[in-house]
Amino acid sequence: MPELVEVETVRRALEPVLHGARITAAAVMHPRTARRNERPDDVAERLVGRRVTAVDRHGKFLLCPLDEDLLWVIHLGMSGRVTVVSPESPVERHTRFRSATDRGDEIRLVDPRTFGFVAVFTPEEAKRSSLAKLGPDALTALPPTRLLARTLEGRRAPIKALLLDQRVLAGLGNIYADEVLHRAGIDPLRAGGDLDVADVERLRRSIRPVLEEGLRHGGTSLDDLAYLLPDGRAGEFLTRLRVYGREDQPCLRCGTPIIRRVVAGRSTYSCPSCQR
DNA sequence: AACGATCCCTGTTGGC
DNA sequence: TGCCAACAGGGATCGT
Repeated sequence: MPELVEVETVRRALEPVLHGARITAAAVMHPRTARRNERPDDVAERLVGRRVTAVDRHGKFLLCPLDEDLLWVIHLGMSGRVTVVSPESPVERHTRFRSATDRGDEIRLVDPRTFGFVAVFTPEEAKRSSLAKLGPDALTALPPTRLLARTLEGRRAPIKALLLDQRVLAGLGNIYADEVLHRAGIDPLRAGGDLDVADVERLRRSIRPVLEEGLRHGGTSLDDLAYLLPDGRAGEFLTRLRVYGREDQPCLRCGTPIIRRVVAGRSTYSCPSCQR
């Protein structure tokens, strides 16, 4: 599934393709994909003729600043995939968006479940959008322990739910939240406000290594339907997961069977012995 | 304000 | 074998 690691992998692949390129054509192929723009027609109209000045990321959002002070936003949702192909390349099933550059590349969003979207915002629109509510990026702007502890203070929601809340920290999704909590030795169901400073410190120190290990392996491809690298390869992190999807299998640290529970409406995997 | 539940989507899976 | 309900989940929205 596309979480921070997968989006960052896509960003790194897109940067040399898009940075400095001019968009020569754009088309939204499915109305739902443009739903985040107040005027859906703006997406294609605003893109054509613009130059991409940077390829950035905040949490799970891919952010491409354009000239004319516009911001091109791509979110992969849960089944979105960005492909870089030649314009003659056959259009894959579930292609929701296409754009061409003056360098002869075509950038497409293939997204069967249409949870992803493409938007082009003015600065004012960006400020009104959910982008403005995102917390600090979990990889590039991880807050110091005391600040993170302050954020969690008094919160009664399970720490797993808080890690999934993009306003608390931007980028973690269901897979990496479970992996981080296992590495930190924290029970996903504990209330955020119950964590003491030592817990928060372990939590904070677990985030970067888990994300960086994911990045080294090209992210997590659960199956060939969902996330793939832009060149079509599958990410290899699936085989390195310690808890996610491993119900009843032995904990790789202590051998206790991994359990599955539902937290915040999401499958949550943990070791009942290592995580307290 | 915080929190849990529900909904949006469609390909895949598992039970009968 | 075939059918269909259940499941997966990021984020918006709604009710409490």
